[in-house]
Amino acid sequence: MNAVTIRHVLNTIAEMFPDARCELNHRNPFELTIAVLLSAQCTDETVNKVTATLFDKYRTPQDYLNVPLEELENDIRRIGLFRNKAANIQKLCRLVIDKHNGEIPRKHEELTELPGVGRKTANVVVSNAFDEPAIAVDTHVERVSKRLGIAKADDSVLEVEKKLMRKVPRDEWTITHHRLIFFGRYHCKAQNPKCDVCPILEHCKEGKSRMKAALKKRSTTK
DNA sequence: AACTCGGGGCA
DNA sequence: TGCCCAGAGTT
Repeated sequence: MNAVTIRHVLNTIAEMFPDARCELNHRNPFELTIAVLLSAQCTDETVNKVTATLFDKYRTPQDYLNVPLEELENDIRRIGLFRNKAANIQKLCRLVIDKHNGEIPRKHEELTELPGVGRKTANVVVSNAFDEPAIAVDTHVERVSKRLGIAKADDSVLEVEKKLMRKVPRDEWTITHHRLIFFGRYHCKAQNPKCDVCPILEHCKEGKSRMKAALKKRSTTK
């Protein structure tokens, strides 16, 4: 896909989701980091239900260390992978207090040293809390990029990120990340993507083949 | 590269 | 019921 086509595709997606943004509830970098860590493999909606009360009880890194692990587990029990996440949160808080003076670090390398914080989480934190341009590649961004042909099907997550960064102006990385996520979550879904009403179908290799397959199936079953 | 963690959402 | 999901860590 050439540069002009990518520009057109991204502009169209931008028109489809003009309000795309981070949907996690948070008031500061620390709360955002906790929220993103909790969001692995579950929706932001679920995370927000939990953090709505969680962030009243736990306001500082020390607050998370002042309770037994079992209590923290119980407080986030409605979220998947809660045992891993609870343990990671306490280790993370210990590290933030001991090595970073109680503040979430701003540097990407320091963020990924925190337990439970990988490349994707770190990118979300630097872009949403510290205004540093980043494209966090989650399942939505990866799937959409590969379907559209911006990345290849067998590209690693890191390769997808590199290609997006190369093909999108730096000052649009963060907003593009959010737009691709909305596009993937509400339109170009993993199951039953809305190819039949997709405004960029003509630029989508997988979408066109999907439509062709659907058409063939309809004619044979008739 | 494959596996595990895991409750919630959705068909 | 069964399947997948705004991932990260380990093997």
